[in-house]
Amino acid sequence: MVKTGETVKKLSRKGYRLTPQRLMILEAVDGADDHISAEEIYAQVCDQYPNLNISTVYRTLELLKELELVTETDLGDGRVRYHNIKKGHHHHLVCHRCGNIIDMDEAVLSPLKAALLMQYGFNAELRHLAIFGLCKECK
Amino acid sequence: MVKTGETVKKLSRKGYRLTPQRLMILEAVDGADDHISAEEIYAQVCDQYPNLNISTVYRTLELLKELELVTETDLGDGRVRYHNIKKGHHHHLVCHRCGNIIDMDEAVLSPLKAALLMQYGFNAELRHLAIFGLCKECK
DNA sequence: TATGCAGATGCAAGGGGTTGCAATTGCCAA
DNA sequence: TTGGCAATTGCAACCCCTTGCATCTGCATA
Ligand SMILES: [Zn+2]
Ligand SMILES: [Zn+2]
Ligand SMILES: [Zn+2]
Ligand SMILES: [Zn+2]
Repeated sequence: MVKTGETVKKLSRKGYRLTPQRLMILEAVDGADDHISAEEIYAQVCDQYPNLNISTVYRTLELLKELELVTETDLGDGRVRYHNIKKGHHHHLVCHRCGNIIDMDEAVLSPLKAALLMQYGFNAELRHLAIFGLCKECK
Repeated sequence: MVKTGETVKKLSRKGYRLTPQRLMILEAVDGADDHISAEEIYAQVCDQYPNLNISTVYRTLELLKELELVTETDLGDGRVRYHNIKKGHHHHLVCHRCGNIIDMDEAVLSPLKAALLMQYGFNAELRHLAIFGLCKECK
């Protein structure tokens, strides 16, 4: 799914380079079936390039967020998770009793976004959110 | 604002004690004008009781949350902040360009809460939230 | 009052993530 | 080709917070 040409363009437009490390990290995010953590990316890339440092992973993820190539979310388990932005915008409802995670369409938050803009002139970034509470079974 | 008698009752109902450390920590949260961080609580209480350990502060804050005596929120500056739950339910809109923080009434999120309950049977805990984005000036 | 026992604390180590710095890399212009 | 220079990296130290463990505290019961 990584289109190297486009990625290079997006990076170089801001004076950044597509280094081997960055490419491998992006591929790891891309190849993951689910949300992947920095530590998991690190372990995976280390298999082919053991020199990689974990701080490079974090810095790269920061960069990829900035370029809107990946999104992050914190599902409440003490680490942030990432996925390619092309996997579609969505949010999660996290039950903190049973741990169940319900996927939720982006549209559910549209009225809130509109209300915040209307009432406060605030342009909320409601991207890949996790909302905590109790699910149907645990209520 | 700390009512020792009531607090003791709330604690002992679950088999917990109101230790001097816990009382001092609660008083620090209570006496703060604004949202206060664990480190600030620690520094403040240490003035009168230098033996206090930072992990006791964190454990106590966890307990006070559980008993619904304090709420926490993460305003995006890399540390969690707390205040007494009696200061009223509210949320914050945080501009991540200029850093401006707009206070927001609880009611703004009521429609969302209702929608989540209706559509997903999910009972969301939307308590003392921070929503990030761009304020009117920075848009 | 003496004994038992769960709750609470201090301490040190650990986990996830960030940052300052010096060394390295790779583009670009001469 | 060769410097020059900014971007990038690895490394180590640090920050915020959590956790395992041994010690200590204080209520309850006999
Ligand atoms: Zn997701
Ligand atoms: Zn549940
Ligand atoms: Zn607040
Ligand atoms: Zn702003």
